[in-house]
Amino acid sequence: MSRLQAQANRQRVIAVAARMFREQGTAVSLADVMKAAGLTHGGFYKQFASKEDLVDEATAYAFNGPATYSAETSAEPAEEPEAARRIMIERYLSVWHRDHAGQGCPVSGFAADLGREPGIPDHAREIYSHGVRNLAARLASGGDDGLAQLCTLVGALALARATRGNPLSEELLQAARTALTERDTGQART
Amino acid sequence: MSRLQAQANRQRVIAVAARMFREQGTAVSLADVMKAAGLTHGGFYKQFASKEDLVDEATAYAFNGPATYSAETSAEPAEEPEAARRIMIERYLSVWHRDHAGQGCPVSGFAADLGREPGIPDHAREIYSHGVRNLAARLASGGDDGLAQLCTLVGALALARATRGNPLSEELLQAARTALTERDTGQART
DNA sequence: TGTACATCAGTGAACGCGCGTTCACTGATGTAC
DNA sequence: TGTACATCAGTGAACGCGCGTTCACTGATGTAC
Repeated sequence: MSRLQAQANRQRVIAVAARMFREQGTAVSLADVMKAAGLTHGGFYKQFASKEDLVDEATAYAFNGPATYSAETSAEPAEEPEAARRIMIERYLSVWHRDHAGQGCPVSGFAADLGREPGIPDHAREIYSHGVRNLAARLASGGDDGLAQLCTLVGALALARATRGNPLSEELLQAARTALTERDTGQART
Repeated sequence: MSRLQAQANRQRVIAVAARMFREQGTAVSLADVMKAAGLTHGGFYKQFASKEDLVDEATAYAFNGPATYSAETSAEPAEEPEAARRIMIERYLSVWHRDHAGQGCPVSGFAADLGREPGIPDHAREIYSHGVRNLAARLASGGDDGLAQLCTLVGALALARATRGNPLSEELLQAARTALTERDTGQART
């Protein structure tokens, strides 16, 4: 229990929360988060002021921390932007991404909780809006249609997750993939 | 408290639940639902077997009951399908719809809860999938791109709701509107 | 039509449980001399 | 370098509260005669 170890524990709690909040929503109990981090829930308040505080930290971590979804996807610099965009879309609309919300895009992971008012601190809302703008900017292919493309990605993932187990789920991912990739091979650029 | 009055009360509880579940999620308490319906929460189990039962009934009501979002929107028959589709998109992406989830599209209203596993009966999941297919079919303009268009609508509404209060919210609605209406004036039909 | 009884929707209080939060306690870490 | 003390991250039990659910009771409705 050295100072360094304590700080590492704190970081682990945040990382675990960032995963569980995306998977199950911010309504997961502190006891569950602490247990998943290998601690007892009593010690929570030695590291955080409140649950809202953790939601704040976990949101920031999911958007800006290490091993962020964005960072991972933008490994390649803007050398072949069209190919990079294609890869990004394929990853976003993959079955893996549908089934691993905890390690997935925080724009999709936190959308549900932020859509309902209570319990989400303002700071988290700002981080979220910045995240939306960043992701849209990285999708924009020339024009400023990044926001609309992001809507399609987020909607497809939300619907695919909501219909998991039904063939419709995969159809939704495929339909969005087709729409977003045909869009600039056949049409926008001719 | 006649038999007819009791049945009317039951219907009112379902209607209120269908609204509150879309607004705040299925995690709203039975006490809150019953209070909003003008009853005490003790009597709930004279009408329903469990909360899951109510979720089931409320989902069915939101999708197939009277004053359904779909029904309202498809008031006009398929006489001028292109104009009808346009109106549908405008309504879907309106600020009013963003701010009135309780009276809005159940595909968007229940997506968040169905995306997270627990507490949602299988029957509700089936109703949901049918609702997605129906709405997509009504959007499809000639080809079978209805699913992709629905993804854009649902994603735009989810993101607009999650960023409410930020100018980005309106930008998202506008971007999706542009993408979905330019789509078949300038491109698909040439 | 009028009386006597059974039904049952709704009331209000209670139940066990899990939640976020608090607290007395612990023992290893880090500091003072 | 060695001892004595203060710090503080983590433990485990407890708190008040709201949840879904249960239950004894009520009184108007509907039925039987």
